[in-house]
Amino acid sequence: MAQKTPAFRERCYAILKRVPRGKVTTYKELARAMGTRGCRAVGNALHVNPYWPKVPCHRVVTSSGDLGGFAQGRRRKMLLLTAEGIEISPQGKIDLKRYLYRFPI
DNA sequence: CGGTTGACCAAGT
DNA sequence: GACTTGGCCAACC
Repeated sequence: MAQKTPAFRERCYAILKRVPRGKVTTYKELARAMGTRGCRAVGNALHVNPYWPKVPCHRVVTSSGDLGGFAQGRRRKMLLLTAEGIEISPQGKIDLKRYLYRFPI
């Protein structure tokens, strides 16, 4: 089934694939790299497309360092991030100062 | 085409 | 740090 607007989604995936293992990115930075400011649209695109493990959606977190949401459950996300070498606080928060990756403008 | 929702963000209180 | 308001973009009704 063809998607209506693959441009937005495919762009999102392309950027997301650029993120190196052991690092995370935020919806805002992701949207910014896409050339848009709709951080919500980014999350929406990922939620609608539970591609797995084609797209490392688990590497996308909120700017607050929280895991945000996850179509497969936050529990799964935490495990995956930990498996990549990312440490998560007992509160389920990630240290963006350490693991946040920024895309080249 | 208008209104609502959503894996959000920033600023103000 | 928590809550409220406004903003942003895309998808759905």
